[in-house]
Formats: sequence, structure tokens, C-alpha cells
Amino acid sequence: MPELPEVETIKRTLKPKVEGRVIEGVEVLNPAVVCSPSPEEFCSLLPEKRILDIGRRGKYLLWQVDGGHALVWHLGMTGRLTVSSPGVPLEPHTHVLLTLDGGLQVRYADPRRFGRCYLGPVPGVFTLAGLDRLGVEPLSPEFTPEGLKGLLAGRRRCVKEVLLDQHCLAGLGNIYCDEALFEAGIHPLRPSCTLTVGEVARLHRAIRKVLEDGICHGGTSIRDYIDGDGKRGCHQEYLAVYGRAGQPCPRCGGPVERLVVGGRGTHFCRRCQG
DNA sequence: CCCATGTCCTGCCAGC
DNA sequence: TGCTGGCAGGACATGG
Repeated sequence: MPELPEVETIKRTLKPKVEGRVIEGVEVLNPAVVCSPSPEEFCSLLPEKRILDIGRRGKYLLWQVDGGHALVWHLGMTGRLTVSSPGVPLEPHTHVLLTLDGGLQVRYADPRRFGRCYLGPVPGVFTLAGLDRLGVEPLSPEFTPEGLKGLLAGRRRCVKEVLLDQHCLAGLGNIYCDEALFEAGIHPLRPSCTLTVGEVARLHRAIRKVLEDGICHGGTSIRDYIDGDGKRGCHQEYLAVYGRAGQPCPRCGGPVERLVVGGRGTHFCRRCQG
């Protein structure tokens, strides 16, 4: 489940091996993951294009390439974007192969196939991929306590659902959302409009902290996630509540509880998140 | 605009 | 032991 810290780590590991390279060969093994354009156009447009820059927006990976085009990736739940030598056997569910000058290969694999990629001229391809409707980038200066207060105000939905809404904040997923609410001491079911100014300030700080810690640790590898070099992250060793139902809360020792919010497993401590 | 629900997909695991 | 049903969840489509 690549969330912001995992996508950021993939970006950082791909950058030195991919930026500046020219795409020489393209193979689409599963056309369903290429959302736009047609797989035939995808294969004919990409060769000879140089990869100028690799960036990130929310959970999306953005490759700026020659000719004002961009290749946009969303890894869904189980998508893996890795660089390897062509000689290494393909892992199961490999859907796209890009061979670069210099011989390295970028591989996209995704067992559950929730991930997608898009290729096209900027900015049209960004609109197509839904990037223009993304909310604020939580690690940018534009993300302020006042801005967060505005996002939470006037909504009857619970705070966890608002935090997970990519049109409000871009990049938080289930893991970092639970961790941020724990860090801030806020119950996930609190109606978002009832948070006090002090709670919003704590939540703002907590969101920044859990995302930065996640990046520091190279992401969270519970099952599928690996970075562009095929390495696992280690942030799973630092999770306070996510996936720890029944285990003691690291702060008060009480049991971590689990409930379902918006269809997602939700982990929290009743005592610390009153 | 706001919100709830259904849908996609496969690997894994509890339970029989 | 081997099968099966349910669960995991990011984002969007749909409908109220």
C-alpha cells in the first residue's frame, strides 16, 4: 500500500538510475494497466524519449519526458516500480517493461492490479489522471494549521474519512492516517467539524511527523512494498497502532482496538484518543 | 456540494 | 490435508 512516504522513497531510489536516461524499448504485457492512451500508442510514443525529471504529487509518481509529455504512475495497493538488469527473472504479475539506454530495465508489477499509468502531453495527462483535483500536499508550506482547520470545518464526516480523502489532503493512506490520529490523541470517529483549534494544531504537527518519519525509514513494508532498488522499508517497526489490535498501546499500555471506518480497518487507543 | 455504497483484484489465512 | 469463504483497501462511478 504505497502511501506518500513509500512513493517518495520510490521516487528517490529511481531518480539516480532513471533520470537523464532514454527509453529504448517498451513492452506492455498487460494492456489493462495502461489507462491512457491505447497500449499501441503507449508503445509507439515512448521510445527515444528522454526521462527529464521524476517527481511526486500525493501518491502519484510523475515522470517528465521529452516533447512536453509526462508518464504518470499510481501504484494502487500492490504496485511495484523497480529497476533491475534484464537478466533477472521477471516477478509474477509484471505488466510493463521499459528498457533504458545503458541496459537497465524499469519494471512495473502489480498483483492486485489497482494501479494505473497514464502517458500524454502536460497538462492534459494530469487532468486525465485526476491530479488537478488533488488536495494540498501535506509536506509543502501550503499545508498550514489554518488550512487544515478549513478542510475539517463544515463537514459531518468523521475526521479519519476526511484525512483519507485525496481531494482534501494528498498522500495519506490508511496506515499513516491511523498513526497521525494516534500521535495527535484524536479519536478516528470524531466528526471533523468538532475539532478544537488546539486539536487541529496537534493533528497538523502529527501528520507532518508521521510522514517525515515514514520517509526517514524508507517506507512501511508490511507485505508488498519495496522501493525502486527492491529493498524493504523499516517503518513497520515503528508503528504505534496500525496492525497492532490487541497489543499494548506504546503510550499507556492499554489495548489497541480495531474498528471499521469508511470500510477501512482502523486502529486506535481508547485511552489516548478520547 | 455532500455523503454512502458498490466495484475492481489476488494473495493470504482462519475455519471446517 | 485440502478446500473455501472472507478479508485487505485506493479511487472512482453511481445514486440519493
